[in-house]
Amino acid sequence: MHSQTKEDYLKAMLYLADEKGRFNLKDLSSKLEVSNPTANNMVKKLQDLGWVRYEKYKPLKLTRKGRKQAGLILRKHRLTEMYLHEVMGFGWEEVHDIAEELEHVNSEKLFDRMDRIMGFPAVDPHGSPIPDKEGNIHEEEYKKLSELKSGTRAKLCAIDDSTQDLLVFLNDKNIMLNMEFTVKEIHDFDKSMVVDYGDCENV
Amino acid sequence: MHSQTKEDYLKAMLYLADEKGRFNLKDLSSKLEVSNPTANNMVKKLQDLGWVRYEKYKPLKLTRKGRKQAGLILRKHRLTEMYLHEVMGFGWEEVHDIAEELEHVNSEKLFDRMDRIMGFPAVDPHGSPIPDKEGNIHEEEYKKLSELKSGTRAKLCAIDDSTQDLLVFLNDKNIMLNMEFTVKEIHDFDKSMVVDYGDCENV
DNA sequence: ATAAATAGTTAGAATTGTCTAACAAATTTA
DNA sequence: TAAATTTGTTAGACAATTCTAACTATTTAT
Repeated sequence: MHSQTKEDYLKAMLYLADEKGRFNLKDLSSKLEVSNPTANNMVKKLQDLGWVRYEKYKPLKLTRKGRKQAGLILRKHRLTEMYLHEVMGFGWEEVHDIAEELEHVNSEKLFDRMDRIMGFPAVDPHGSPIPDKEGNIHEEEYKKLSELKSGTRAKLCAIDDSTQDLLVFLNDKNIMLNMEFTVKEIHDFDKSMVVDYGDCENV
Repeated sequence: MHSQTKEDYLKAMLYLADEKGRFNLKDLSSKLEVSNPTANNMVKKLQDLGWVRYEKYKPLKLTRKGRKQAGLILRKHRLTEMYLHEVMGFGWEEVHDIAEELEHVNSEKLFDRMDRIMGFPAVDPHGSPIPDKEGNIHEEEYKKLSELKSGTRAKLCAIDDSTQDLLVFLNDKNIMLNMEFTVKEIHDFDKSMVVDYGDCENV
C-alpha cells in the first residue's frame, strides 16, 4: 500500500501546494532533500496510484484522492502533536519530531482515541488546524503580525513557521499561544516590532 | 542503523531464546514468516553488526549486545502496551497490535515520558515484565495454572500466551489480571479445571 | 545403516527507493 | 535574442529485503 516514503511525498506536496500554490519537481525534491531523478521517479509511481497528476515540465498537482490521503496523514501528525503537548506535557517545540514518526502508525483506533481524550481539538499546539476524518482542512484566516498597525491589541492564534529554533526563542520570551498583546512600536528600518509581554521580531 | 526489519529479527530471536533456549534458522524463519534463505541472509548481516553469533548448521545465539538491543525494543513494546491500557483505556486484547507499530519509534523521550506518567510499572497489561533501560529483563517466577492442585487459592499474575483470541475469551468470562481465584476441580481426562470467577481451560 | 525427512546453502532475480553522470528543455538575464 | 542558469529526463547502478529453484548437510526413523 503506501509506504512511509510515499506518505512523506504526499505530505511534502500538500505543504507545497498550500505554501506556493503551484510547485514543480525541484520544489519537491528540495523539500524532501532527495535528488531530482529520485523525486521524478517517485512522482511517476504516485501518478500510477492516482494521487498526483503530472506532465513533463509542468507543475505538479495533487489529485483529490492524493489530497485526502495527505490530509489524513497531517491529521495524524497534528493530533499526535496536540496529544503529546496537552496530555503528555511535552513543550510545543518538542512535539514535531516525535509526531513525525508517529504519524506513520497505521491505527485509526489510536488516533481516534487521542482525539476523544482531548475532546476533539480543532488546532495543534502551534495553532495549525487539525484536518477532519475525511482529510479536509478547515483553515482559519488569521491576520499576520506584520499586518498589524501600531497600537493594535491582538491574540496570538498560530505560529506560521513552527521551527524548533523559533519556538525555543518564543519560550525564552515566555510567549505562548492564545496570549494577548499590544503592538507598541514598529521600527521603520527593519519592520521589527515592540509588543507588550516581550518583543517579537517578525519581518 | 537498525531498520524496522532488523528490529523484528532481534525481537523474534529474543522470543525464541526465551521460549526454547536453543533455536535454529528454521525456527527464526518460521516465526517471522519469511523464507529460509531470507533469514539466512539477514542473520549474516546481524552477525556483521555484532548482534548474533552463527556458524553454519549450528543453533543461533544472540550476543550480549544483541540481547540488549532486543530488550530495549521489548521495553518500548511493553511500555506502550501498558500506556495504551492504563492511560488511554484500551483493552488488554487491543494493545498488542498498536504497540507492534509504536515499538519502532525512535524517541527515548516519548517512552521515558510514558514510563514516568505511569509511575514506572514493572509489568505490561498481560503481566509480562517490562525490561529496564539497559534492556535487562527481570522475570518473576510464577506458578503455572496447570501446576496448581485442587483447592489452591491463587492470584492471576500473568498470561503466558497472550493471543488476541485468548484475551477476548478471558474478557467474555470476566477474567482479569490480579484476580484471585480458587481451583475447584480438575478433570482427569483433559486436565481442564473449574475455578471460581468462571472456569478456565488451560492444559 | 540407509532412506526419508528436515534444515541449510547458493545462486539468481525482483522490488523499492535511492544515487550520479550525461544530456535536454525551459526560463532568466544581460 | 542568445547565452547562462535552472529544471527535468534518461540511463545505469547500488543497497536492502525479499523470493524461487536447485542442491547439500544433518537428523530421524525404519
